[in-house]
Amino acid sequence: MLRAAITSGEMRPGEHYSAISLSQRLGVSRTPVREALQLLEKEGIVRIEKNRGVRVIQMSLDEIVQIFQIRIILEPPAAARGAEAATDEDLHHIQELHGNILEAAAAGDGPRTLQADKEFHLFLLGLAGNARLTDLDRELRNLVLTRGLVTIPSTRSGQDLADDRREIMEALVRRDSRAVALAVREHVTRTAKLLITGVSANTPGLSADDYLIKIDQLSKHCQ
Amino acid sequence: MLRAAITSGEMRPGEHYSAISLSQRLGVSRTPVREALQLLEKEGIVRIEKNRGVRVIQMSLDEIVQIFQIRIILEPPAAARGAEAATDEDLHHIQELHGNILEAAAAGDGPRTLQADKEFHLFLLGLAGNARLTDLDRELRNLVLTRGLVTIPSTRSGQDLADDRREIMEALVRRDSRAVALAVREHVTRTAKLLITGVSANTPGLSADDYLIKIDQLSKHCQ
DNA sequence: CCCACATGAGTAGCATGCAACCAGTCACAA
DNA sequence: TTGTGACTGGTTGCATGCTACTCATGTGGG
Repeated sequence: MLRAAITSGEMRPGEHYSAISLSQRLGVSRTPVREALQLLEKEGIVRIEKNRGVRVIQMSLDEIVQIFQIRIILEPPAAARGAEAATDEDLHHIQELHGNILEAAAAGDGPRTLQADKEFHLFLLGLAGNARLTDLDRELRNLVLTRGLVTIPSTRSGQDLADDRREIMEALVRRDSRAVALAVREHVTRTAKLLITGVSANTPGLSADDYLIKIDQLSKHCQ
Repeated sequence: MLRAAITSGEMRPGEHYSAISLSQRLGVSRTPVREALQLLEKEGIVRIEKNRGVRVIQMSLDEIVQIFQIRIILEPPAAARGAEAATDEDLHHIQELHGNILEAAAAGDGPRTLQADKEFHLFLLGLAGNARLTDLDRELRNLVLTRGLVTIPSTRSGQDLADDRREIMEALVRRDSRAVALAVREHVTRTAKLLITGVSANTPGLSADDYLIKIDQLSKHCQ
C-alpha cells in the first residue's frame, strides 16, 4: 500500500508529491491513490494542499509529545484492566510474546524488536476487551513510527526498557493490576523521553527540556 | 455534507444504501460520495460491503461502552490540565459557554443544548494544549451522536448533568485541577450510564446491568 | 530598475465510462 | 421434490476526460 511507501522512508517528509506521479509510480490510476491519500490525511500522516500536491507531514516534537501524552493516559488503565481479565492462557501467551522481544533484542534486530514490542503491548491492551481503544493505540504507535525517527535505542536505554517490561510481566503474573498500571506508565513515559531527547539531539538549536516537561504535565493528573 | 445526512437521522441504521442513489440524492457524482463514505468508514460510522452497498452501522451497546470507557479515561486529566493552563480570559469565555448551555436548556431546545455542551467540553479540553486529544474526543462524541440515540434527557437527569457542570465550573474558577478532574469524570460517567439505561430500555430483552458494570471496570484503574 | 499584470504549466476535484464481482432468482434436470 | 446451474440486476472499484483553481514565471509599462 501507499502507507508502506511513506513508512519505509521512500517518501521523505516535507517533500511535495502529486497524485499523478504517485499513481504512475504505483502503476494504478489517480483515483485510488487520491482516496488512499485522503485516508492518510485523516490519520494525520499527510497533508493535502489544494491544487498544490501532497506533503508528507514532518512530525514536530510537539505532535510527538501530544501522541505520547495520550498514550500515557490510555495505556496504564487499559493494561491494568487487561491484567484483571487475563486468563492463564493469556498470561502464557504474553510470556511468549515477551520472550520474542528478548530474543529479537538479543539478536540485535532493531525492527523486529520494535515489532515484537508492539505485539506485546497491543495484546496486553486487547485483554481489556475494548477493541476501539486497542485500535486507537495501534494508530498512535504507527504515527510515531511513520517518521523515520525510530531512534535505535542505545544498549543502555534498551536495557532500561527491557527492565520495564520485566516489571510489567512480574506484576502481570502476580495479578497486581495497580503495579501493572504503574509499570506500563513508567515504560511509556521512558519511551517518550528517550524519543524526545533523541530527536532534539539530532535537531540543533532545539532544547528537549520544554518538551520533556510537557510529558508529565498531563499524566500527573491521572492519579 | 454526508455526515449530516446520517447524523440527522435521514439515513436509518442497519439500512442498505448505494453510492449511486446517494449521489443522485445529493446532486453530485459517485466519486465524492464514495470518498466521503470511505472516511466515514474509517470513523466507524458506516460499513462498506463489497459490491453490496453501504450500511449505517447500528451501534451496539458494547461499542457505546467502549467509547465512553475511552472518554472517561481521557477527559478528566485533560480537563485538569486545562484548568491549570487556563488564562482569566479563558475562564471568562468558558463561563459564557456555560451560560449558553443553561440558556438552551431553559428554552427546552434539546439539540442546541447538546451542541452547547459539546462546545463547553471541547473548549475546556482544548486548554490542555493537545490538539490531537481534542480532535479525538470530538470524534468520539460524534460517534455516539451519530446514532439517533440522542435520548432526550429527562428533566430529572438533565438537572443532574447541569449540577455536574456547575461543579466543574466552580472547581475551574477555584483553579482546583483535582476537583475538575473528579467532576468531569463524574459528569461523563453519568452521561454514559444515562445513555446505556436509555438504550437498553428501548431494546427489549437487554439488561443494562452488564454494561453499566463495564463502565467502571476500566476507569477505576485511573486512580 | 521595479512593479503590476497577464499567461502558462501543473494540480486537485468531479463526472462518467467500464469491468469485475456478488447475491438472489429462475429454470431445468435428476 | 430437490439440487444444481446459469442468468440477471445491481453494486463497488478503477480508469480517464474535463473544469476550475493556484502558483510561478515572464513581459510590458511606469
